[in-house]
Amino acid sequence: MTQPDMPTPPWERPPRRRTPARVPLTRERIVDAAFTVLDREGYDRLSMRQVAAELGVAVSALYVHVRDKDDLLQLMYTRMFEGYDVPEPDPEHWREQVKDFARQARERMLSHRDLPKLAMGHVPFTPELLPYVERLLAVFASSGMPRHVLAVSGDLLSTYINGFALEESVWQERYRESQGSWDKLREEINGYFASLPPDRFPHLVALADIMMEESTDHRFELGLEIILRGLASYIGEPDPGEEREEG
Amino acid sequence: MTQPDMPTPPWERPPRRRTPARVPLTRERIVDAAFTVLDREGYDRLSMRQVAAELGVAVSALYVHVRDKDDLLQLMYTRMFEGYDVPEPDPEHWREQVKDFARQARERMLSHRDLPKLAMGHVPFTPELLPYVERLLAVFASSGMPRHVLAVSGDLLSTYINGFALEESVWQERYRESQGSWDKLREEINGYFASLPPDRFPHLVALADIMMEESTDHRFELGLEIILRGLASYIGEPDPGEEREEG
DNA sequence: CTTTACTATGAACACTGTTCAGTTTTCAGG
DNA sequence: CCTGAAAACTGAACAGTGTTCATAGTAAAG
Repeated sequence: MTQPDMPTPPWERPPRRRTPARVPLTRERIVDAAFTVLDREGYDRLSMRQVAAELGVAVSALYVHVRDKDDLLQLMYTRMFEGYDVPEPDPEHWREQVKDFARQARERMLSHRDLPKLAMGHVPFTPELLPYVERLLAVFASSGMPRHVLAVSGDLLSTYINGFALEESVWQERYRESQGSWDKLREEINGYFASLPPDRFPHLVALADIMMEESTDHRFELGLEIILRGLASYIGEPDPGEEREEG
Repeated sequence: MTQPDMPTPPWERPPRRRTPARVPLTRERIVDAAFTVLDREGYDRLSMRQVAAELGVAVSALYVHVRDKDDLLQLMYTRMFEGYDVPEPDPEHWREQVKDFARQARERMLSHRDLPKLAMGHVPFTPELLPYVERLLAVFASSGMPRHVLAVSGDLLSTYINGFALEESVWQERYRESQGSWDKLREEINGYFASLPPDRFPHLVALADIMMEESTDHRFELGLEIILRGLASYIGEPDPGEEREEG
């Protein structure tokens, strides 16, 4: 009678496999494949069948590991945050820290195709994501801003990053469709704005060149700075959510 | 011989119709029906077939008036802007004017189900929409802010409004699914945050009550004010996009 | 070797957007 | 009133979607 709880001795090799022990399907592998499909096909054409095909597997096999397509999208959303680097709060440099975080986030958003579309409508309140939110809040809090301002700061920032990245990815998609060069497309749009009747659209005409600048980095940085200035302006002021409690 | 160009005399009744001259399908009517379906079914279940059914018409009939589903969505997006009230620029009150515009926009975003989802990824650069953008820019410009700040202000504002409204509508959708009461859902989420280990999530725990306040109006107004303060801080400063041009 | 638990399959269902050969309706000209 | 042509609308079809389920296959346990 064999003793079931005995450890396997090291010289006893495991039973041979004829085929090289086909790699089992896991959530991780499914998410990997989903990202591959996303990059190749775009968000609108990301389908369970494409993911299954990418893995060389039947569609229904995915549903053993994943409840829904929504579930898969949620996993992708979570994956997108992995390994985020949120620094230890330092009251002296909170603004630079927030900016670094924002730059990092934008970079991630552009690291795969259509990521902002995927992120839209998801809230980072799953257990895996809360630590990141907490850390970011800690950085904001180290500035000494009032509680109610702190409570909106995270939202304000993530809203900005998502919105900005979404716009960027929309342009990228347009560019993909147009199959021309970046410069040509920009030239076209620039020309369109410039060709508007200046008496009816003076500001649009005057700002066309800035809005379609070669690099969007300036604009991102400027928007970031504007938000930070707004937030910083509350430091030292009474909390705007509790003004009625003072006599 | 009848004279074709003569006006029809008032006593001459138009030729009788057996059926009450069935109302012809128009783009307008299709968009109307689409909004009805949107409100009833939500964005994800808004389909051409549902719209056709709402009109009592075959699906293919829609394609006579509308190129694509995308085309229809674009029409809905445009409709959403109709009758917007952007005031005449008044340098004395530009901040209040911007706020009024933002409040109006948020109200619209919540006037139909899932509107923010629809708005995401569309850019208000169609000929019908440009006048509104121009007017909003005019209001911003009347403040005297530098050109480069002006160029991002519109984006910054619309990004904020869209993002905020999207979050609100996501909550509304969650609420719809949960089929409970608002207060119960809020209580649950509040409880969830409050139940987190305070040593690992001090800020989240401390801010839970504010983040889940009864009214989201405060938060919207506060975020708005933060952005406006940031923008206003540039008035009188040199243009941040042209700092290198000075000696 | 047999049993058991789990994983993967293929077919099916009810949808989706879109097209297209025909039919119907509308309306102007004779 | 009739005719003809243009426009509007229909029904069926195609390729694709998310999801489910009885069945077949595989791996480990007894």
